[in-house]
Amino acid sequence: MPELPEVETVRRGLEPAMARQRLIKVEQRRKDLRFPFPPHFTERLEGQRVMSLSRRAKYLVLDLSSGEALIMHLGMSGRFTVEMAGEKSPLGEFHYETAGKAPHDHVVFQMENGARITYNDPRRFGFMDLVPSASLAQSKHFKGMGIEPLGNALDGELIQTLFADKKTPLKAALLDQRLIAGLGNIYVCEALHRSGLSPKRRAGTLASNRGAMRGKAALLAATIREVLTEAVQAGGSSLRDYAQTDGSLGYFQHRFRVYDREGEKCPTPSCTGMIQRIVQSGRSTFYCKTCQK
DNA sequence: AAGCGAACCTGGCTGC
DNA sequence: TGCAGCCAGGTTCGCT
Repeated sequence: MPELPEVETVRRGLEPAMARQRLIKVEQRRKDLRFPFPPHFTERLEGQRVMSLSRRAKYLVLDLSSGEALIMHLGMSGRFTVEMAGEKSPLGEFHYETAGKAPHDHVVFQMENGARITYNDPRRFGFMDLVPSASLAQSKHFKGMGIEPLGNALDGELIQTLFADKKTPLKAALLDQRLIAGLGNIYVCEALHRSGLSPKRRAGTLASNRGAMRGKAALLAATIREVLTEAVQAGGSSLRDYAQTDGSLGYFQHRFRVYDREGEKCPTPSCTGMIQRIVQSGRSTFYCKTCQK
């Protein structure tokens, strides 16, 4: 699923329903997702107020009034749905349009404003954890994580530093979350095409001749920023059934230049090449060998 | 130590 | 129609 733009889209969808609200009831329907839930998961959440919702790379972070942070990762197929309650029934229960027990609905958050937020994840590669807010950066999930690609730190010079002496293909280096955290398969393919750089090129070549490659490294930094920003503005990409928290679809997938476009003509003006699919470290790469060098 | 491939899990699509 | 095989937005583990 979800790379940085999709996670940011989810964060924005959850914010109005959860920010400053107390968690009234948390329903945990299985003992684990990718990892076991932390001990006393629901008890540590119920009654707490969500102070803020933020994002680090592909992780959602909810700061709680208890001093703990709820860290959530969507894996490949994780989704949140937000429903606002209709009127309260005579029994004091909130009324919702749906029954809310679809297959793979693993966690349900009931907020004091009546919002019901459901986490659904068929493949269960996602997970949730609770860590002290004060030591978030040192937590096992965030320790060693690379820089935020939309932060100010990312520029050509930093890319040259990070990739210096790396023999791994450029594609793999961009997917390495210890270097830059938040890029995934789609947006790496897109940024490389916009930069005219081959995914097969050794990452270290961007730094091997600093003067000559300075422009290319700077261009790559700029296109990473550009493609992520455009995707966030479009509400992320909706592949197959991935949807926003209100059920609507992102539309950045219509603006893919190479991802999932094997056999199509390269969209670069004046390029006569064809998009091809290759496999790198077990994952599909889409690129044009004519204009990506 | 870096750099691969496999594993985790379910569902949807393709082709025989 | 049925079913086997392949593929999927991510991360982690284990082997060279």
